[in-house]
Amino acid sequence: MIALVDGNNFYVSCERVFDPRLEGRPVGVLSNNDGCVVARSEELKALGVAMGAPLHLLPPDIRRRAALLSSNYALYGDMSRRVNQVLAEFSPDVEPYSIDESFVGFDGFPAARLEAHCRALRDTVGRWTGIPVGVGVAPTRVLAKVANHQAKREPAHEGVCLLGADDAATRRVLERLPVTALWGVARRSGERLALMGIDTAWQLREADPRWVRSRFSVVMERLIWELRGRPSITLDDMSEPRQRILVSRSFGRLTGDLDELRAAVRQHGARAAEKLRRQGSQARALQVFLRTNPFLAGEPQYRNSVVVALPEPTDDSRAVLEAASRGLEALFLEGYRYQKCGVMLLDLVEAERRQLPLLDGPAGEARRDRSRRLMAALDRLNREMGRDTVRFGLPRRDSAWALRCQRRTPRYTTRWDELMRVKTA
DNA sequence: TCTGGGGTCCTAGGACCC
DNA sequence: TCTGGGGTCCTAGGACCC
Repeated sequence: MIALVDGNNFYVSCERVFDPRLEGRPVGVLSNNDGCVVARSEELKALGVAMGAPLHLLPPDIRRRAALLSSNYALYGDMSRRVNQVLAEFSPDVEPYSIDESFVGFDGFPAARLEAHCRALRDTVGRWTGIPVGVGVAPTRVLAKVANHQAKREPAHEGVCLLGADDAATRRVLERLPVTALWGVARRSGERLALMGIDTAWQLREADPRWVRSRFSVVMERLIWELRGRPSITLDDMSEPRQRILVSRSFGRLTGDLDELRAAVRQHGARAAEKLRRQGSQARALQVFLRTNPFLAGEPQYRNSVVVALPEPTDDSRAVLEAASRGLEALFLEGYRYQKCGVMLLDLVEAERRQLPLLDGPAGEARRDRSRRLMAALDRLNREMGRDTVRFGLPRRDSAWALRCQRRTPRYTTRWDELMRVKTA
């Protein structure tokens, strides 16, 4: 059996741990740039605020009544680690899946004691971290997701729900579950399934796997096996290095200025290179993209991207920045007001295993050695002295790409200075 | 004035090879 | 006179997730 444990309204719950005045109030956490609502307390959901609702379209009375906070990822990441530490006390097999959910394996655990064990897990997470969680347990990941959904929806479960593959209870749940509520079925597939008369999770479970595969893909076929209780989805190992690294941001205000765009692209490239070195990889290519704001119907629209090959696999910020700048020059067109740009590192290889250029003698090796030492020193300074202690080129104040986040709470768990400020305020 | 950011997997189709 | 078939690799784009 496998459990899915996830935090209820996770970001909101994290904020509430450190500011109990938020209890019982409608609370929302906003995306970057204070753009959209990405987490909602139950009270905010009750007011009809949808997931992803743009802040500027919320009715004024809701904006007045609700606490709407900028996201504080340093805090949420730290709380996520704490939750996983508690989970590890209950099973050696914990797979973090996202910042707010983890799969916990209970293979070989006595079935009779599983429910009590999961209730103890839930209580302990609540007591030790302050985060309320829901626990869904089933033979497969897809069913565990369904069980988790039930655990939260039906108060009678008190946060823990077990589903067997062939229980009558499981059938009743699946018959009432819209197929688009399943993990992996969203609007597009939902529309196509509806045309074939498949509206509920149970109908999908009863469909012919081969037929579904021919109409959709192997992904949908696996879903059927999972619903029937045969594990068919393996998670990508979260400890494996990423295959791509993307850094992108919307601008705080639109800009058509190439210098500003260059500054943003260089900032993103530098951040991406840091991530690259942290996971011990090197990139062989990168992609730069640029776009206007698609929501502004009256504005001329432009979006484009370009892939730039790197001369040799590298994790050197200077090489990444140089290539990213060239990519931007190739993309940039005058006369548009741009809203977002980004840099994606592609074709990643492990630093130790990378293939060196042919005909590259001792000079090349010496150059790479200097690069390694320089980057290591750079990362160490920024780690120990604070982010952006050392950076490439001059920062510009009030540049277009500076993020808006005017509603951020203190980074309670990772910044002593901000914590002290709260205490003395 | 104001609509996030960072990932994964799969498939189709073209290029290329023998 | 005759114009195949099968394989691999790569890329772009779709769909989905949190």
